Amino acid sequence: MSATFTVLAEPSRRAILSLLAASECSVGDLEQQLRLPQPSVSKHLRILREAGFVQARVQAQRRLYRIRPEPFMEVDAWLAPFRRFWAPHLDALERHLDRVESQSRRRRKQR
Amino acid sequence: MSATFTVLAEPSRRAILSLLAASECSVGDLEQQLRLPQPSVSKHLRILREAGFVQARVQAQRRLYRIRPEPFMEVDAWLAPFRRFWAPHLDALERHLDRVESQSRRRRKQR
DNA sequence: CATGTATATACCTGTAGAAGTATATTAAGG
DNA sequence: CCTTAATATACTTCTACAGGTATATACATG
Repeated sequence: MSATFTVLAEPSRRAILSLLAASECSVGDLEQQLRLPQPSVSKHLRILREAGFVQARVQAQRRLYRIRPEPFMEVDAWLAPFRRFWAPHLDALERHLDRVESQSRRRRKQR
Repeated sequence: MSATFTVLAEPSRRAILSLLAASECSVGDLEQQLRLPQPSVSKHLRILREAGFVQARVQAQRRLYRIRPEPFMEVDAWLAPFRRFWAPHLDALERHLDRVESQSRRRRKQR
């Protein structure tokens, strides 16, 4: 878990993940789009790979990188206990909508 | 966003947040429960406070700390674009279970 | 097999930040 | 007021890690 957050603390790495969320990319693609030196991209990818965020497949001299879901799921699960600090607001909204909804349904029946 | 993740990368800070998720605590409470030196707790609380994760109210010599939702919501929002990488899997799992379910129902009918 | 292309790694340097210790601040209570 | 309790801050040291530069590895193609 510490490793997961440490990895995400780096802006270039989050940028890489953002691009990969849109589509599979080679190192060169990322290098171009992010305007980062190639060794930097490779080093970040290594860290992302070792933390399970991405996975590479080899295609000739290229390595095509793509997202792996596990660490994201971990973060999502970690957030769970804290959701009650803002979800209640949403719940209230949902209850409100349900109420409005069921009222309009009742009104329809009465017609 | 970088600050947010940097703050969460520290295990003691996540431990503090965990305790605060359960209930409002004083510095001393946290010190006891986590077995950390008091200056360490205070320093982590400062960092958490400055990043908006917690908020203190003064009660005599005590400071009672509690969770603030904003940075957690930020993390939750950041996760959004990546949810499609595992939500589909859950969907697939559900479809699978549905299929198994309806198959066993069909088999029961055939008997 | 020589050359170019794509990616990875090694090494060095600078810096942010965590732990530990000592000390300052603020309020309570006799 | 003086003392104790609760918390914050200052200062030092150590370490992890990011950036930069140079170099190695691996594959493709003439």
